[in-house]
Amino acid sequence: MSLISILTPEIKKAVSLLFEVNIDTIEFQATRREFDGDITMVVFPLLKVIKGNPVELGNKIGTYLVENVAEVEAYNVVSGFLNIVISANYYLDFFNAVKGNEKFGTVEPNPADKAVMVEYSSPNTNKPLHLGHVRNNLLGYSVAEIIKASGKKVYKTQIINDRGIHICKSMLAWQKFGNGETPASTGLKGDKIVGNYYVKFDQAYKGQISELMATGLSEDNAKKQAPLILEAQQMLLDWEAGKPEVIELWKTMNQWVYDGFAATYQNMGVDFDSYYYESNTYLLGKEVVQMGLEKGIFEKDPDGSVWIDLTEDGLDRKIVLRSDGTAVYMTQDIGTAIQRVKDFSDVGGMVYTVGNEQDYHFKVLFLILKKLGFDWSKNLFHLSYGMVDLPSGKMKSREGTVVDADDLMNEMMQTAQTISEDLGKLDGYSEEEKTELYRTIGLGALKYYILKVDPKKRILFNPEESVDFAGNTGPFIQYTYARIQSIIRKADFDFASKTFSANEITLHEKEKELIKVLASYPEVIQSAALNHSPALIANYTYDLVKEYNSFYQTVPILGSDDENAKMFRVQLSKKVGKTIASAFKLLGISVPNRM
RNA sequence: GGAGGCAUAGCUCAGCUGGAUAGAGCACCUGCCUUCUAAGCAGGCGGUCGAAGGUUCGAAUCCUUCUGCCUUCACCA
Repeated sequence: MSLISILTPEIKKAVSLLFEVNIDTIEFQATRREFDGDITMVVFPLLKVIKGNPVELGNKIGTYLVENVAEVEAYNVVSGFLNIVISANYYLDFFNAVKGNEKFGTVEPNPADKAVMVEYSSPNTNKPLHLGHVRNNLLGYSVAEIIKASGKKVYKTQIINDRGIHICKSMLAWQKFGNGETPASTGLKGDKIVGNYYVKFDQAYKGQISELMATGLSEDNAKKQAPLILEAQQMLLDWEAGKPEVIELWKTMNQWVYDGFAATYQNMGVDFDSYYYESNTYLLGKEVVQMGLEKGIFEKDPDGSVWIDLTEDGLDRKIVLRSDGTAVYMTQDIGTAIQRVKDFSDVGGMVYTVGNEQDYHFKVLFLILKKLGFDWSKNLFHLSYGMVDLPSGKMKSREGTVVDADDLMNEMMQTAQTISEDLGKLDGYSEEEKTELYRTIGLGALKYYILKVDPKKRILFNPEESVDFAGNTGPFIQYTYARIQSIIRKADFDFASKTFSANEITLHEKEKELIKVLASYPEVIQSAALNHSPALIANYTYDLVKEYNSFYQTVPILGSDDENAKMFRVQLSKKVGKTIASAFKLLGISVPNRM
């Protein structure tokens, strides 16, 4: 039982007894450090219904609470704030109740409830994953884990944009300049090879444009008439017509990309329950548009293109099918959403992890699905996140400022190795253990750096700062976890079995503060799920760890003279460690036993 | 031009139902390793919360206007 749920009915009762009025809500906040107390009731709002001065009101309520509520030990009133002191027994009871609960903070899903599908990553198949995808993947994965922990069944999925002119460009360039190169022959990851040919296409295409312009053609015309682009367009037509050698090449090169992505995902530690491919879902989208046309939701223009008029909803007129009958982005997304609910009948809502430049697209998509009459359309959420910028500005492939996901992760691990070797605390670790540790720390730094920021805010990715391992960073938190494990290893006595009450130990101020932070973990998970924000989990973990380090540095644990205090402090340390591990798991970050 | 987002310390960020003197980290300065891991702890310096009005007992938080930056308004995805 949380403090608020204990105090609320008691205070209501006090107010009704003392002042003969009933109040609906009571406002609480944490007591500021400089005052005595654990929780504070704000008295001001009562003045609206009760005449009198806030200090007197506070005193009366405080007196009542001390006399009638076991958990309340004392109180003081400062201007309009009633600071309530909670008894040590309350904290010890709470700690005893949760200390052995391995799933503390999380809620088991109710099988009767609908599941949530979380879409993230969703890359194009013509380029390797970069820093922007890293934020997307980490966010999507973490939000999925958080929603799961908050008590809902979750499916992780993605939509792979595997058709279109962009992939044809890579295919064409490979045909022309590739000399039969494969991942096996070069040792390169498949996504890198395909990405290289996409760049080669672009270079050759630019060359042709310049040549044509030198003959006096305008830039626009040169772009349209360059032989390479014409060939690429022909290839797309051949693909849609199902020409065997084009389909064959498409399958081969896409597979290279998938293999490359799979390696990156594995390294990053993210996974998916299902995959959707645009090449499969756009047809269903077209069918649905046909249905909507019959129902009068969409309208057909004289040239054959199909539109939806959303001007009455404050949006624009939006195309859902081209005049030649081919699908657009929106068509495919309509099809994909419906396909997913067909495939997973227990899905009652979806979260789309997609950058904020597509806010408008999703507004329109959700509205269309609503107008089509799908009841789950009210449970669609666009997890819209800000761009990742570099200190030099936006990432631009032309200027070579794109930060590759694989390179970035490797650099982080390298930095972790350098710092670890400098500190030299790893005697007795095998090479495998060390490598695994560098991975844990390097990725921990990267993931925490990105996830601690509110998703909707733009991130400035400063490479120097991201490899910082001191202060509010992933490694700092991992370090605290490792410290705790060191204590547990040294506690060669049975500290787990005993349960302490207030007559056996005196709670130190730091211990009480720690238990308070622990107690708020369950509501932090709920709040993070509700707000789709891993940043709340990250900030919570940081607060917990700061509090623990302060405790660690102030209070002797294994060095304590009092046996009871020693055991209790080890128990408390262990619980903090478990909670760090649990919270970090929600962020997709692992924790080391030593570092 | 229409729509949406963001603006808090030199830098990076918390501050989510309006509450006490706006909090961290980095950087800079002081202390603390013969005692449980110094990737740590304790402290100092640093803010007219973009600007101006308004609502309120009380505003970084809500409303209005303005300024600046970003995104979007394609028969691209």
